[in-house]
Amino acid sequence: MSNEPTFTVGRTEAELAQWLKAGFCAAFGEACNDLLVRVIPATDPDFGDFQCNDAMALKKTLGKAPRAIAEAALAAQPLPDALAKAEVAGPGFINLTLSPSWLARQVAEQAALPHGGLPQPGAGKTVVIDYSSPNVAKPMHIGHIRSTIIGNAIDRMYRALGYCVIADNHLGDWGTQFGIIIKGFRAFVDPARLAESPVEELERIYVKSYEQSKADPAWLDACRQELVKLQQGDPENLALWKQFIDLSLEEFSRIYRRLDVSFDRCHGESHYNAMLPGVVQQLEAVGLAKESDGATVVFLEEEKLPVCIVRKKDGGFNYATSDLATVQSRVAEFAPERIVYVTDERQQDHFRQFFTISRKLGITTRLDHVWFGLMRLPEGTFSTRQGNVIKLDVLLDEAESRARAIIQASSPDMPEIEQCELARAVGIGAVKYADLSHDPRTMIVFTWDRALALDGNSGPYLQYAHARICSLLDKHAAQFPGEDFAAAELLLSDPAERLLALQILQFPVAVVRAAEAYKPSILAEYLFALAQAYSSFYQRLSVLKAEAPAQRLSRARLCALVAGVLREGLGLLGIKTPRRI
RNA sequence: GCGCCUGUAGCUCAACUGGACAGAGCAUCAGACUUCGGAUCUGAGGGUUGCAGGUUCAAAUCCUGCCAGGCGCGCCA
Repeated sequence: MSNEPTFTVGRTEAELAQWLKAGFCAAFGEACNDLLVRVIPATDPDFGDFQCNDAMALKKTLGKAPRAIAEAALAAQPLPDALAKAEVAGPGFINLTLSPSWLARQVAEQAALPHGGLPQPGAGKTVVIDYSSPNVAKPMHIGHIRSTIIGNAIDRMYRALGYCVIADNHLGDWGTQFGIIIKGFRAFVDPARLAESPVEELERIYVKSYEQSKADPAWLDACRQELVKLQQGDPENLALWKQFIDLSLEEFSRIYRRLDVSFDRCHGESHYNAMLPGVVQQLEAVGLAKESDGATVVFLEEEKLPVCIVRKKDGGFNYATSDLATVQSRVAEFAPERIVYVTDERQQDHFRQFFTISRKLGITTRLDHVWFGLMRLPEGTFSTRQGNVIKLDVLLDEAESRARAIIQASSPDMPEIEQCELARAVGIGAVKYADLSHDPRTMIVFTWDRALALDGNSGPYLQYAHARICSLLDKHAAQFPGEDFAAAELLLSDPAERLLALQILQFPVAVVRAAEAYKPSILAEYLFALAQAYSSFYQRLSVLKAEAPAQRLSRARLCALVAGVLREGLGLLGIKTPRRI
């Protein structure tokens, strides 16, 4: 992944950094012209609201003590309205404390902007995101959940940042496995099972035929012939193949609906099939592809990458060829600013090869591979052969029923239809959050209790905080009819109120950082911290029973702002925020 | 054998890309006024950041060497 360090800062940080930079320049002149001044949230509330560590880095270039540098930079100009305090601490940290009124104004300004104040760096840009991409004729299992959920969160974040996103589900709908399935289908299909659970039946057929092909060379040969017939456009095989795709898509879309995931297009590998010979010709024409052991390959020794086969000995093509055709097609059709691929970690070499060859073919579009760690069981990897694969719909069923049990216990009066709907929002939210709250690269060891956690750092914890605010605001409307806090002045005298305001201000920063790094976990962690700050605030301070009306209005507005950020942020993670849970 | 990745509290993970005493959740223990919703909150215990060197004002983070694990290495995607 070509992740050049980009330093994203919020509006507040940018403003403070600009002021500090002016101070450095005033104190030390041209030596600081190229200095990158970064302001980040304080690591400890005791230090202030924000901090800058860059004075210490100047020790060498200026040849002075870091503390003296920091002090001189601060002394060079008067304190701006924004700051109540600016002081030097430790070896040369600059600690900044905002003035409460200025902080309140920043929060109000951000709240007035659409989407919680997210910047729009993607305006006018297109990005193609390739994710989920299950194989046709195999049921979706928990091995597919990470690409789908992580990819979808990235998709939503980029849209929110103004990008035109093309979410493309690059289905595995072509390849050698279809010869095996077609041959197996003719021999083994059980119509009753096919009607009952089509994709499961196709997988059973595949496994059976695959095993037979290993034991019986004649069978293997027959499978190959079916594949050749399919590739040559034989009507019967084509019809079967099409049927497998339709049956699979029907089942996939049921799961996507449950997960609230949707794509702009679903062009599988087969869609690019006609381009493959041309890609190889092109590679040969520019001298990249050579013949080796009967196959056509691209050597990438300079890049220290393994050989990449673009055409097999038998004339068939590999997925490297297919991906090259796909990238050319996407570039021609969308002229995207970048293309993002979300797959598991095993494909890193493949993407390095394929990106390298793309560049040699003149593709200049930024190509990023977002990889995630494999999902495994405590006892080892999932495998169809061992029969320990957990199907995606089974997982989702379990998630919903666990949520349902708790809802039934806490809200027995709720109508059943509403209970079901809620159980889905909470159960699916728990599953998504369990995944998205981790750095994608960490390997996940699956256990039911972890995947479906409903307390602590979990999806439902965030949903609960949101629902509690909704309930509080409903009560406010009932107790103080006609009272409007939408434009109330924010009074931030209590540390808990101040912390909430600062947290709200961090929302755009969290989203931009999460999107740039392709780590929804950054956003998830931010939302959890916000919900925690809110829960503490809620515990400590009264809203409806606040001493003065002005305080009540201020706190009610603060609550509404938090709810808004939670709604917006969880929405970007694909997690629903019911008014009641 | 080569390449990529990982190693942080009993467990699951953070640490804003080199910054201040390494932070959360779970589990354990002790608490929370007449509940603005207890799926909550407050607090306590728990750490030689795999090991050994090095780089510098500063290292979980960068470099070197080990140790342990995961994944990948020419016709599967």
